[in-house]
Amino acid sequence: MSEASIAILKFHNLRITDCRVHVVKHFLEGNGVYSQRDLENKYRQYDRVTIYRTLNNLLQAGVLHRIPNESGMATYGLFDQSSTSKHRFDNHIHFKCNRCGQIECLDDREVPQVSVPKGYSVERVNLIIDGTCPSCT
Amino acid sequence: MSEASIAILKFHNLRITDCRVHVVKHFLEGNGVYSQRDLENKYRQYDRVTIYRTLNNLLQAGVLHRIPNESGMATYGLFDQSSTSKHRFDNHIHFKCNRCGQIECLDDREVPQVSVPKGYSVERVNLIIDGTCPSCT
DNA sequence: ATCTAAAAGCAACAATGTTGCATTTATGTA
DNA sequence: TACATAAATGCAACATTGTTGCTTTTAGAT
Repeated sequence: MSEASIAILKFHNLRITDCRVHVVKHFLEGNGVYSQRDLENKYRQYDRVTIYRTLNNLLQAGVLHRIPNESGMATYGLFDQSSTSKHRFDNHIHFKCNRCGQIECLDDREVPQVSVPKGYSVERVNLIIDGTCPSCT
Repeated sequence: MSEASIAILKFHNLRITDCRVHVVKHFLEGNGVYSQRDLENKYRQYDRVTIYRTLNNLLQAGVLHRIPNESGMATYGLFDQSSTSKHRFDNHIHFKCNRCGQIECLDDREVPQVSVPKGYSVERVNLIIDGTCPSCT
């Protein structure tokens, strides 16, 4: 799994450091969405600023994207690395379970066509679905 | 405009206080979406904790809803007061202009039907559209 | 006009976001 | 392999936001 992390980092011309490998690995291993806090708790060996900057770097490099959420805490998810579609950068569907709080990327789903009022142009569409996930049903 | 604010507060069995009237009025007058900071800046006569609690109260009463966003700062919008549909509580479309940063509620738009994988149940759908608004085109 | 529960204001603290700077480290090159 | 250097880390520090407790003030019922 470290192999994959390293490959991703190299692909994006990012230096291979412990923190980055761990963070990318964490996203690769779970299909989920994580906040800075999640990573701080998991990897206490790194300073929170380092994790903060690591997330920002990965964000800027296009490895991660930020998930819109209501809680007022930034959360991050991995871009679907397998997809080569241009649209992988544009459209996202996230599912948030109201019981366990877990957020998942539903990357295989197509974002439905959306109509907007005249004069508006659409660049990106984010869909956040609330409900109950299979494990909590 | 204060009339409308007061009517809304009464309808929700909330006491009529200066701060609440001002905050609701602010949301009524703009079609937009505001953060706590926006309101603090506008209404410096109120303590930020008062505004914080006012927003929470309005949220709980169902006057406002929180808008999912990527920035990591809670933002609020007014529920469409005219709609009586059950779905007004469930589905939202927001448009964020990448140039001016303004967020608008597109309450008149229907949220498209979304399909989720087997085992997931949908309670609410939030759609966040990024792009360019008419004034910035 | 009075009473009381609710709201506001204030202080305080936790969590998060963010920057500067000194130290350490990854990586290209000799 | 060793070296040089730009980049990343760790630490301190500070700003902003989220949150709670407590005292004072006030809206609204009587």
